[in-house]
Amino acid sequence: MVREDEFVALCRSHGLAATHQRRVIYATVASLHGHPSPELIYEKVKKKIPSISLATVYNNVRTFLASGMLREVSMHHGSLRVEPNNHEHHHLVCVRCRSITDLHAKNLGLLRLKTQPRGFRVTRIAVDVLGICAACAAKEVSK
Amino acid sequence: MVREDEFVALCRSHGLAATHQRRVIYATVASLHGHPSPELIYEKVKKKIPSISLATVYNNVRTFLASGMLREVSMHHGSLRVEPNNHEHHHLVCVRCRSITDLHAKNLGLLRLKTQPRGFRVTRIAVDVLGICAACAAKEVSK
DNA sequence: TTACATAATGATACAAAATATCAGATAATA
DNA sequence: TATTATCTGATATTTTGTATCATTATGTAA
Ligand SMILES: [Mn+2]
Ligand SMILES: [Mn+2]
Ligand SMILES: [Zn+2]
Ligand SMILES: [Zn+2]
Repeated sequence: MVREDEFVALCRSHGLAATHQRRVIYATVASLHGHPSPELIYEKVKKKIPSISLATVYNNVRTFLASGMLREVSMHHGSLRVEPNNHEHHHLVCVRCRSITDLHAKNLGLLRLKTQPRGFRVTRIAVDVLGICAACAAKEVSK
Repeated sequence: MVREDEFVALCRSHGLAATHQRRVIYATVASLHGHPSPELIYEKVKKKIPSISLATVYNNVRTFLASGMLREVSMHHGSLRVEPNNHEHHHLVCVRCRSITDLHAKNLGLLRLKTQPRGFRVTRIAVDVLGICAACAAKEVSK
């Protein structure tokens, strides 16, 4: 479990109030293996705080993501997107607006695995170049 | 627009019936730039077939994805997933069950862009090694 | 430490995205 | 053409996520 004073300092440094719910949510995420969904986190947190609301878990997961205290696995859109481009390519993904634009494969050096992962048959390697797109950068300057 | 006989042959080779709706949906996707959502495809297709149902668009987009006639942009789960692992790492992503497991960054050769994309401030490069996980491979053999 | 302003929580309503169901229509095959 | 399997479209339902708002807790400064 995350120490109380450490958690307070961490929240302070991110401009967040250090609430009991936040401490338990944060500690729960840190204790989990894999890549949990808010619903799974909610199930785990409920064992410590039975009265907690799913909305509070969502609110705080999003607050942690926005503040940088937690990261998200994928920066893609949440909903299904179809790929009409059949050429071999990768993507530029904006971490602010989640816009996705194509990037020719030749813009990246040769990709290869040093060791083959055991029990996993590799079919393709997809690269996301993450960052801030021009539109979002412009908005940032004008603020 | 995709030629009628070509489309029929394409469907035939994927074991699908060549319906009018499918032809229009497929041609619409091919005509679009970017990475459209089923809802956007639906809006475009409705101009050609006003009576079409959103469910039909969803059904056929998923049929195309399952058959390999179309690809999906991201093989990640549709819903939000949190990353508890703060170390620099990449992911093995199963294209069947969408399970995501961590892959140490050192298993990949140095990643770098040959040319910086104009107007895009790169912050990080995320790699998904796509393929079939052991569990899904086992299911495939037993079939 | 107390008082107060600000921010967070939890209950619930709402919305978006996706899937299930099924009667009737259409396509593949013979 | 007739038969069968598949597909379509209308609609209901589920899943995932967001908005609202009264109540409660936190941070700060007197
Ligand atoms: Mn693309
Ligand atoms: Mn990970
Ligand atoms: Zn952007
Ligand atoms: Zn799998």
